[in-house]
Amino acid sequence: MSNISLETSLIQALESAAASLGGNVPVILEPPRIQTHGDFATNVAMQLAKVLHRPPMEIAQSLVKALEPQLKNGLASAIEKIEIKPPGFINFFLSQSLLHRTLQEVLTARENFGRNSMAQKIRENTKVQVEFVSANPTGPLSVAHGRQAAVGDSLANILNFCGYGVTREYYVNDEGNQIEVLGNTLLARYLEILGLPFEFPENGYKGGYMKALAQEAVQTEGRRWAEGLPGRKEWFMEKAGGAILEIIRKELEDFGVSFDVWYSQRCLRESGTQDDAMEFLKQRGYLYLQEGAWWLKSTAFGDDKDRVVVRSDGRPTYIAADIAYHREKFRRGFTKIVNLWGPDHHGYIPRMVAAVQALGYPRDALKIVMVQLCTLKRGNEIIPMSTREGEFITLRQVMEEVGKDAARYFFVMRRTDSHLDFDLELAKKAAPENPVFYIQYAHARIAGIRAKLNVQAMRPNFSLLSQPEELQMLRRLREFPSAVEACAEQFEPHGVARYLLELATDFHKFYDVHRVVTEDVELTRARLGLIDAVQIVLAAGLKLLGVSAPVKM
RNA sequence: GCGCCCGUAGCUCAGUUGGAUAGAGCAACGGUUUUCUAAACCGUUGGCCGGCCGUUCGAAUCGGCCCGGGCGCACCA
Repeated sequence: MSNISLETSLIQALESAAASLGGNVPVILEPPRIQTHGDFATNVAMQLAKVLHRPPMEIAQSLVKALEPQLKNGLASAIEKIEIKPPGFINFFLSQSLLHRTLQEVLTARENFGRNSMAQKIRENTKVQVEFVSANPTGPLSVAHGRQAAVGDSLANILNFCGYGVTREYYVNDEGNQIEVLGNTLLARYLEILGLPFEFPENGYKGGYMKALAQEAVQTEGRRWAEGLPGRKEWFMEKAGGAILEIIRKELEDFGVSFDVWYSQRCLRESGTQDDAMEFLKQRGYLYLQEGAWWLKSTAFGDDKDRVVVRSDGRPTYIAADIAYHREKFRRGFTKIVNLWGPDHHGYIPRMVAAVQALGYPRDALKIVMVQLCTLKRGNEIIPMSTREGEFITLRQVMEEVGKDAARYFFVMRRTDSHLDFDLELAKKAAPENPVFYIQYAHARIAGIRAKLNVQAMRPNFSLLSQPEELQMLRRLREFPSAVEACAEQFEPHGVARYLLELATDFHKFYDVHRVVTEDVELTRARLGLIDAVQIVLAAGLKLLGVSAPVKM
């Protein structure tokens, strides 16, 4: 019996018990804060008190009585005892035998423990697209992009684990002002190296990487572009954009993030889909002409004001491309679209949500996840995000300093929509206050014990596991599927990071008071099975976050 | 001015479809090792959940009004 069906059947049992008393209220079952209050608790009795006009404690008694016959079938072996506590809570305690069965489930399913087969069937036809990073190819990735990359990739992993068909996409902004300035910057640097007169563009990119690229151009092209040959400007735009995109791609790859699709804005426009989309919106009546410009009637869907889509001079605004792009996403078969945006775009959300609805898709088909910025620190010292010269701390620098694993974990360990303090010193530390280290160390410790032995945990007797520390780990293992599921539902990976920290804590505490390998062969086998399961789940969780699970540290 | 996000221990944060005594980690102080990794564990101290009012059996959680911090309000991308 999987834990999800246990909870479901318990809820059903409670609902029918409630109905037999004459009240129809939704039953909520949740883990109480305090362990002495059991593994699940429900407040139905209090809810029913309103309807039935009877004291909640009395109702709770009746409910438990009505539950008894149902507990006989199947649930009986899962529930150890039921307690009623004032002002009317009903607390359920899981039996040890259920926990022991959970352990067996983990060992059978191994890295697939927590993948819900029922949900899998329903969801495999739900194509989800997660679009993230999508940084303009004008320079190396910043720390902010790094967080988006870590969050997006982990989220995609989690959704995939929960049964969705997931596509990772990067929207390449390969045209427009910025690319033009970028090309001109490269040209200027190129001419500079050749010792020719040059004009550094206003708002040009001052980073050292442009000089490196120019050097490269000098090597491959020689003085070919010294004169203003036709196509020079285009060549430099192409060269700069392409080279930087490649830098970004490589950087993400080293960060453990790879995209299924790199979608080019230029291709989108050239294919004519942008014009199609505009035409489509006109037909639907959500585009109107005023003062020479075309406006999207976004106020029809809750936006503050309508938005210009095509300027009076005929040039489309940025949102025109975005509308077309999102329409293409839906036409490509995605039924759920997830976009990760930085906080600088948050004012843009209402109009995009409006645009999706104007296109005829449901409001909740588009989910925009705000990824807040982070502050880099060394201990208490804040590191400035950029210097006057336009240099900023890059993702690559952070990765090189603290390593991929620590960076990936730190970026997702807080709620995505809240500001993150990233302490580089802490991330490097091999000490328990560093959460990545602490979790990986638990994994390595287990691997260490297992490596020393050849004992196969053949048909162990798990009922020997009854110490509080053992039961605690078993309870935690059982929570894994619902912890991941909650993250998928909320589009929020930090729950996995927290879960792993808790599981690691449970293990370290166990390790400190009990020995796995003892003279008692039966107990040794049972405990080996237990730590095997913990290792499996730690590895599975770390994998979701893109963090490695070392066997030795 | 309008809109969005945030305010929980000294610090960094969980907890917010309303539930029981508000939880971790760090920092501070004090302990634990002839035993599978002490790179670990245990204990103590620490709170008017920004404030006030309301909704109700019950509010960190929901609503209103303040205070404080961040951000967004283009025929830019």
